Amino acid sequence: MIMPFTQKVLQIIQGIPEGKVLSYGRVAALAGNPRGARQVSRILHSMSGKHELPWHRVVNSTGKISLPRGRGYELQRALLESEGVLFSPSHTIDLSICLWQPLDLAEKSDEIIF
DNA sequence: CCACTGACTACTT
DNA sequence: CAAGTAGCCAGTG
Repeated sequence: MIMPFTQKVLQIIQGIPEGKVLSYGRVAALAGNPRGARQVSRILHSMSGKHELPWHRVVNSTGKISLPRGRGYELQRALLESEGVLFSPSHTIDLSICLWQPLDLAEKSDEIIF
């Protein structure tokens, strides 16, 4: 069975939960190609419309939206904010809070941290 | 197969 | 922090 980089990227992006984001580089790394950040962006370009991709949950590594104003920036920001993602005064997302980590608390849940 | 492109990233000025 | 540079690699024609 073939699993092109592209397909894997799509799977990963579809797995991002609400209120969380991933950087292009992160997605690429999870897809098995730490250097494939640019491919991720290209994929989003061609597939975001045909697949139901939460493309808005993908930002660049600095926590900023890569899209230029008037070309999707405002839309992406609006979608993220509607999911509870907070933006800093400088149009950046606080990745230390919103960056999705597949490990997350899933494995630690056997002990309550409270 | 080759050349070009891109919603990137890390590093250096 | 902004701007420039180099590396990166899959899709497209």
